[in-house]
Amino acid sequence: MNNYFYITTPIYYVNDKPHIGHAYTTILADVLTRYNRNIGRKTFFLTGLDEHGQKVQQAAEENGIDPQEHCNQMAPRFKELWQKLHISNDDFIRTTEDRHKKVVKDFLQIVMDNGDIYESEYEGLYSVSEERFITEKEAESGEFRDIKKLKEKNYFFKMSKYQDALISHIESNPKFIQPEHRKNEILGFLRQPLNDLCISRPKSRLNWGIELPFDKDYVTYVWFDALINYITALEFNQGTELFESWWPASYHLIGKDILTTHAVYWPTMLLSAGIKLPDSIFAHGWWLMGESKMSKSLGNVINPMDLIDDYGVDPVRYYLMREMVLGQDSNFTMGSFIQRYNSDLANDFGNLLSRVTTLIKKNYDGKIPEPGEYLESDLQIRLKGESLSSKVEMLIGEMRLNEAIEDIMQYIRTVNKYMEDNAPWKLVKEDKVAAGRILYVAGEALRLGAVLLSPVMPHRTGILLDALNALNTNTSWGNLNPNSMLKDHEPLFPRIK
RNA sequence: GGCGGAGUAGCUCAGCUGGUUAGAGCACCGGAAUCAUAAUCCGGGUGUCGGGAGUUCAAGUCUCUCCUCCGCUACCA
Repeated sequence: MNNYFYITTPIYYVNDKPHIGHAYTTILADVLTRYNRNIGRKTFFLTGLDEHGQKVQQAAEENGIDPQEHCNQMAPRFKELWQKLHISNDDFIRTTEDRHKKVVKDFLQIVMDNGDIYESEYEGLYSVSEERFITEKEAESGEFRDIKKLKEKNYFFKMSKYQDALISHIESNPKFIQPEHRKNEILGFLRQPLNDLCISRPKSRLNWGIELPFDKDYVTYVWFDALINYITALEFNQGTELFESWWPASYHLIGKDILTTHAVYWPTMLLSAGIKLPDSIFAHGWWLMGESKMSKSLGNVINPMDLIDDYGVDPVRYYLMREMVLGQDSNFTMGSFIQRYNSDLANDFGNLLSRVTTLIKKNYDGKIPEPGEYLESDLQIRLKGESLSSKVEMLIGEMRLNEAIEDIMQYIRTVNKYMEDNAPWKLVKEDKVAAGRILYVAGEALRLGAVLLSPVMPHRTGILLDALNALNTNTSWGNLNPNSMLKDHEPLFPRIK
């Protein structure tokens, strides 16, 4: 296995306010990063902001401020949200930073030098009000005003030249576009001849962008600029080692709405520049808000961000990761959130911690008892715990996070049953050594479960591990230290009434 | 229109190359227990596996067809 794990989220467009979609992708990246870090890989996690383009320029004009000032006002909103969600990104890139402009210009020059950029006149229908070219169909729709025919010189990237190379790469690398149905979509799309990509905008029309290195009158098309962020952060072509170490990316996580730009534009750009393609582009689905549409009059509007204030970050992270089958859409409902929280987190997981620690405090002066010699039932718990770790690793490698989480919870349920079967609260009256062994095994199993869940819920599992005096991410059996003192803790996940 | 998904218990989903009485979690009903956040444990499913037809000793699993939903894509005269 490659020991370097480089993962990215899309860079989010500064005109959107941060919403559940942004939060979901970023939490997913964070969970994968933390998991890979836990199992000993070197990780680099990049997120950031896309700050160029027409909509930013317009929004700034409406507010009567400079576009850069507009971006500077928006950026903290995202950064603060990531802090609030306990996102452990290694870098936060903004496309208006000098480091990015430098790499974009280098990249454009390389592609130009390879002969893959040419000038051409484009003639088409242009909507002055919308400030963009529109198709004939759009013109007929009547939704656009001030339409005129416009002829404009622009620069084009020879995307079509790489069509065949891209198709064969997709076909020979099954994991390149995931999930599989997205791969099929792209292959279907590539059955048509690919057009070349217009990668410039004349400054007369739009000047909020990165100037082309070979023509001062033009700026770079925003997507061409934005995609390059993934290598900017690695200091591509800047004479450092960073790029060599981390590229190609393990995952570009994206929403399904930006699949074409990532699975077609970006790879052909890389092919032209002679750069390796990323290992995997993974498109996830969307969160839908309930079976019925949200409606203010029905009063069923939920802002998932508010849940964080009410119930904490970790339960929200848990819910999002547990509930979505990666690649499919999911429904977000308050009912399913509460159900999930109470049954998994409060009843099974949090309550198990309370059972174990209370018994140890009452009967062993708060000191973790000695495990002694295992009997069959104890050994079963140990063996299941050991196979759990490898199973979770396999499932996460296949991006089946919901199943990995379910398997961990299944294990927690098994431990609850083990407690019931062995009833240490009774046993302690007859055989204090045997009861101590049961509590050690249950505590150790709980510790193991918490370590495996820590990428999803870093904060609460930290409290648990600290209470058990075992703050580390070791998944091998026996890391609970006999005779060490338990620390007091509040109920880990108080039931929602 | 073309291509590709999907339709399995009330809900969310597993079911690999066809093979014992079709599974899990949650919800629901009954019981046990009382260490614990009234949490836990045990028991309980009469599900037309979207409809129909076919192949086979045997189909949720393969073939055909129809219905419904979704995604991508193309639009004729």
